Amino acid sequence: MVQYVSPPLDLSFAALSDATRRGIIDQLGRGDASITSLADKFQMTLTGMKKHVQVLERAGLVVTQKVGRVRTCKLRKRGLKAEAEWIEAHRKLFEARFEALDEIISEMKQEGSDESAS
Amino acid sequence: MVQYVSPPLDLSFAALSDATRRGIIDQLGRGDASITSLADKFQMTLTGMKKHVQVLERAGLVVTQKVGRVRTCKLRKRGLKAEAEWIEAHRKLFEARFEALDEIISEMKQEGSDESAS
DNA sequence: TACATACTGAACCATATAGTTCAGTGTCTA
DNA sequence: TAGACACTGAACTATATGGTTCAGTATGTA
Repeated sequence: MVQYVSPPLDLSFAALSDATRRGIIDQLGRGDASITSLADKFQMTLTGMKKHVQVLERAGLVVTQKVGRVRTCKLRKRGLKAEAEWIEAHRKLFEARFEALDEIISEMKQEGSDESAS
Repeated sequence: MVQYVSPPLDLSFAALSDATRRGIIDQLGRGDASITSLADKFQMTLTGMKKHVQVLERAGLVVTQKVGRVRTCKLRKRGLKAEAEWIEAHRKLFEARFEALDEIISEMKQEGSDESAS
């Protein structure tokens, strides 16, 4: 039996880095949708929307199925699982590496005169 | 007082979409590091590494500070917080939209003859 | 059968990304 | 002070991305 392997995090994080695609996910959370209805909702050409959906599909976040002339898009189960796991595992590191005074000082500098520039 | 506003998710998800940058985060989780040491570790030119660090910095995941001739990079507190929140909020949707039979069928089709192609 | 609908694919464009090399600048250290 | 070290910036390359238009193909409907 073929086991579906989660696409690399590269693809899913890249998919999530676009606000339109995050919006598509929101939308699909409210119900499955065709390419056309998504294109209308996001004021984009069909072709443009199809590309976004393909990106989400390759990233393993969305599945589509064509019935007749309509391709219906829906969220894929286990979508975001690997991503959530990576992030949760690493958030601990972020918190752990924190040293209060240092951080406050370096952030103040960053916000102010931007000492981080050369 | 200046409030640091979390950079848009676009920037942080894009930053996380590169395996080298996720590796840098892993590395910084083990301890702060200079650009040179990271460049060595990832077998990359200094200039190349500097660019990756800049991407992480603009995404609000890393802070850097230059002391003398050495720029030290460290994980930024609250890094990944907004990202984790977005993902957790949406995972619920993914699970909720799941309908067992449909999903199994469409995934089997996807894995097999790839019905999703035109 | 004829027309409309829903998608598909090729081609193009502008911009961004991931990397490089090379030529600096500024900071230690002997 | 001379040389090494750590970075910085400009410029260049190849490829990817986000969008478009235009010309199809396949399907549903009057």
